[in-house]
Amino acid sequence: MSICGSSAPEKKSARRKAGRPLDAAKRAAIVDTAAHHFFHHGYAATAIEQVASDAGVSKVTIYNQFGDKRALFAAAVECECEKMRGHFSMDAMPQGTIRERLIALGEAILAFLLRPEMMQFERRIAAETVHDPAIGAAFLEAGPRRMKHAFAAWLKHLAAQGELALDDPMLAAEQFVSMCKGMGDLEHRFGASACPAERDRRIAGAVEVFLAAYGTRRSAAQNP
Amino acid sequence: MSICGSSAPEKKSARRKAGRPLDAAKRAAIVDTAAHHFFHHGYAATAIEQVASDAGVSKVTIYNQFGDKRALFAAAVECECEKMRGHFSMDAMPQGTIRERLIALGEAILAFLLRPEMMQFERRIAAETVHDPAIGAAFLEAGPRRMKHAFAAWLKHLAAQGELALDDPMLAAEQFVSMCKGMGDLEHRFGASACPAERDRRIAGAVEVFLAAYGTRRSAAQNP
DNA sequence: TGAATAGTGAACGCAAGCGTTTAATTGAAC
DNA sequence: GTTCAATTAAACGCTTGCGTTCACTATTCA
Repeated sequence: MSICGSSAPEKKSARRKAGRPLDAAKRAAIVDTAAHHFFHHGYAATAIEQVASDAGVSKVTIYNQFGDKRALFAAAVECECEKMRGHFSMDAMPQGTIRERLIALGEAILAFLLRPEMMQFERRIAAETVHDPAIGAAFLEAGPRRMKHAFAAWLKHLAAQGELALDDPMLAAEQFVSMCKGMGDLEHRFGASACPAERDRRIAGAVEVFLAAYGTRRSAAQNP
Repeated sequence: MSICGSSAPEKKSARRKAGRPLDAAKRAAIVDTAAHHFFHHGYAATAIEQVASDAGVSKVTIYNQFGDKRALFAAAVECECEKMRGHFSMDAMPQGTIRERLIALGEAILAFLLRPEMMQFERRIAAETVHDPAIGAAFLEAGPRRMKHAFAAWLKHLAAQGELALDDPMLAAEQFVSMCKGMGDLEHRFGASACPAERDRRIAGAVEVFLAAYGTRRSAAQNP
């Protein structure tokens, strides 16, 4: 269980409230447990008393800290998004030919996206987006769009170095990720079990098609 | 409101049960209304009494015909899948250059997949798949896999005619559809409003990349 | 030490909603 | 017309679960 809900950054030396302070550890435990329940059983099917019990906390404490159920859900979403933000980085790009680098990237992206927790999270957020569009919007900003920008920047960099030939890095980024996901994304979402072999075939296929469209003489020269 | 739930095909002259028969029209109304509620508000948030009221039917009738809530949900899913099956066909393929045909196909596929009812349906099925994997599996069979096979067969046909050069029609089909969807799929699912211009850009881009990878001299000759 | 605030456990009020029962009515088949 | 099953409205029992209250304890600051 990780530590979340650090949304109170020590209140820069403002006059400290008298009396016993809120217990941050408890808050973290609550958010963590709530996230687990919400994303595994759904919003309506999650009982606050169960969350309280599992978090080793009194139900009243939850109401003290969060107010009501929706606010607790919002906090859980916020926390999960924060985790997501830190979890994927394009910094440590592997070396090698373009082909090798694209394959490694495809694998990293899929490994990140297809984690069971991520699938659960996406399912639930999508379901709750109907009731509260802000939730879906927040998720889009925190996750997919951020990733897409980072990936597009990387592609643009490669293009500047003459390793790729593309006009629209954002579109190309979408295309590559979409092809890597292929229908595996859908199958995962609807419960079909993951098949590593097929995953690899999709990645390899995506790289080939991508390079056929956006490769240069230089990258073709790196062909095995 | 359409007519669904025709799962009682007149019981081929077996001895008719005595007494008043089940009312098929009511059954259809129930399934229709239930589908609407389930896919708009979610399983847990749907009240049977509300469904009964909206369908102009007594709650007891629902329990008579379906037994319990889960069975009603299953019937709604089944009905919706049936509608889906009949809704999309690859028969009426447009004529023209490959480029034109692919664009038309991409537009048709997206128009079908991005309908609000379809998005809702997918969201809910995904959410309920966690509780009951059979639901997700049934949906996959009834919808996406069927579509993929039909599309792959069409691609194979084109390849046989020398209009495309591809080894793996199934993979190519996935790639094309995935690129057409791009991130628009995700954005839709999480509430971002649809942007027709971006949709068209994605389709055009998908066609270009697809043809760069799988086009032949002949299809290149059709270039504008 | 005392004031102020947080946390606990138990109980309560209340509403929603599933599934059942009952008594009465409707409608199809024989 | 008789018979049998479907339908109905209304009520009931029961469970779940949200949000609150209360009396009490624990922790921190002044």
